[in-house]
Amino acid sequence: MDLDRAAGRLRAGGRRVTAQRRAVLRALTELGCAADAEEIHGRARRMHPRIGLVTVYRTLEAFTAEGLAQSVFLGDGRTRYEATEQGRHHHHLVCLHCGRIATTDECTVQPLEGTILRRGFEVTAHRLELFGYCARCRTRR
Amino acid sequence: MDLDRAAGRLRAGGRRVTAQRRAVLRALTELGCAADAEEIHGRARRMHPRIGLVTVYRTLEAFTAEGLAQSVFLGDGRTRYEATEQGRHHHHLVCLHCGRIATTDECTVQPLEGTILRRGFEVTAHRLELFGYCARCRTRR
DNA sequence: GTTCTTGCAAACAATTTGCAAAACT
DNA sequence: AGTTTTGCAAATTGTTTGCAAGAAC
Repeated sequence: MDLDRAAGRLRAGGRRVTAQRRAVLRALTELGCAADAEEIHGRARRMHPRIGLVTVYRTLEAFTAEGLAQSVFLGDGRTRYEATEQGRHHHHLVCLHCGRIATTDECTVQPLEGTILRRGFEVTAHRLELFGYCARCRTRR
Repeated sequence: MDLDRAAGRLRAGGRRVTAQRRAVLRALTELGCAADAEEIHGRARRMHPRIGLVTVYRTLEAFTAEGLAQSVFLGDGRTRYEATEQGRHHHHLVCLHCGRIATTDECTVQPLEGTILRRGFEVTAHRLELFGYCARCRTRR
């Protein structure tokens, strides 16, 4: 997500572009996928040391509302976030042993959305998470 | 989930069968899908008025560990639970307007699990949630 | 100048933990 | 009898809110 596009989206939503928001945006892209608020806060602080955790939460809320970020739930009791990649879309593979998170670009959900639409429900988004054991953990036990 | 099978599973895991656990199990099956701890507590209290919310939490943890229940995350900040139906498997359709939750038995994820396995990751479970607008909310606005 | 945003402290909500009493096997 | 489970109160954790000062437009 480049800064100009993000700034434009924020302004279009009547929101302002601040140093803190730039820091959170950069933190999000640097952290890659499924980072939690604490991690984002830590990373954003490198660029803007005085940023508070509360601001990170509020910024993530604004980003989500403007489509710049999206949330992910992996069942560990915290909300995770990642920058929205325009046109792209990925899912998470969570290793139940080491906790590492991998991703996959493949998605076989679309045909399902079709059959659901035929029942009257219009799908606008979906979330898919896969759980299991990564190559490393699978061989070492 | 019938009581005998559940009781067997609990005992097999070195756990005991108590009136509270029976109440939670029944609450889970009566509530259907994606009920939160508070709802389960309320329903379980009909059968066992003295049961505490804490016991519900601990019971849900035990049930999840023994495969009798499973958790669902719909992004509203609370963990939801449902009884595991042996051999069956369903996904959730969440209406973004009215919040109602529907389900679908169809699942197109399996082929994806195959290609992921070829990369070394062994998938043992997955979660899929679909978001959008239900028939009712779609027509009325 | 006006309105949105930030930071801090405090409030909240969901969930977890410590411990003695009660219940299952 | 021995070990697990329960209920209560209190503690934790992740997240949100109130408000005055600061920054963007």
